[in-house]
Amino acid sequence: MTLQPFNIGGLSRQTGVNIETIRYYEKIGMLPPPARSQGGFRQYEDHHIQRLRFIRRGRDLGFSIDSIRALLTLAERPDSPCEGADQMVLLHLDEVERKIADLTLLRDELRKMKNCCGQVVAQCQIIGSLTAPGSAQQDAI
Amino acid sequence: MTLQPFNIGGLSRQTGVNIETIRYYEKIGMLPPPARSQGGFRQYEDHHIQRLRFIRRGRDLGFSIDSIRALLTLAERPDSPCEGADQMVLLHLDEVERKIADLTLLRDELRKMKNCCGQVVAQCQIIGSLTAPGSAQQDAI
DNA sequence: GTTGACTCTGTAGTGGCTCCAGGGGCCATG
DNA sequence: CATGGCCCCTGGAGCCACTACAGAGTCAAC
Repeated sequence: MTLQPFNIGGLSRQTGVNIETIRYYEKIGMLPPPARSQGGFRQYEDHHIQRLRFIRRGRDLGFSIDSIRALLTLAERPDSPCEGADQMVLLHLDEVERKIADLTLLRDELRKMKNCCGQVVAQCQIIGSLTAPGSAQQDAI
Repeated sequence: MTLQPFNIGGLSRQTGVNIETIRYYEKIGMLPPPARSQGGFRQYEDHHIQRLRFIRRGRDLGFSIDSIRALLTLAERPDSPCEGADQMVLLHLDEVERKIADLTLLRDELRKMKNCCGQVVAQCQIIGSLTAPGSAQQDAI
């Protein structure tokens, strides 16, 4: 527990979030504007750490800023039902699973492409498969 | 084989690439500027289709514009060795594999998060795990 | 009072498009 | 010849989630 308010650098160190990013989050309304020192420095308190960690964790999990905004709104009302959160996780999970499937197909194609002929471009499987998908060895562009 | 030159709309239909995207590719030097009609319309020929399909296929495989630029340069010199292309595919494959690994971890975390308590936010596992990673059921923000 | 680390604001850049406004070209029909 | 409808033109702004600057001010230690 920190008792004294701290500057943006301190918040950055405590959360691992870039200083510029913290200011950006404030600008887009994700972080409430903190009090200021006489000289105009931002003075954060513990609840800012909590909130920023929440945001950070959401980002790490791949949620969009808007989704996190919604989750934060939910989190602020402990008595509201959490179907909304459940929905968002399911939707996001779907998306991630789709992305994995896409990338897996991609990976397989790339694996087929590698082990190039080891010769010149004219016979190159890589260039060939970019020129005409599905078949190797085609004319170059 | 098309014998007559065609407008940008025709190129778009033949390649599935958005008209705006085609103009964008021209602007950034990925597509050579075509001839123009008297009225100023772009007049494309078959080699434009080939090149655009190459670009499109590269993008579908997840290559960056810059990588595709390099691959195009390679493809234009059929006698050059294709190590460069091989290298690029291997690098990209690495990246894709890393991305899959990351997303798989993510997926597992999201799977743990779902099947929410079905109650209110205060007891919600989702909100809890965003608040304090690793453990469920924490105070909200 | 001077140093040096920290912070401030505002703006621009990243990638790879996508969209829009406001205008002009082209062709078929009346 | 005029009209309508579709296509195309340019230039610029907007998207996401930051990140990187420039140029100035603040603060604490020595």
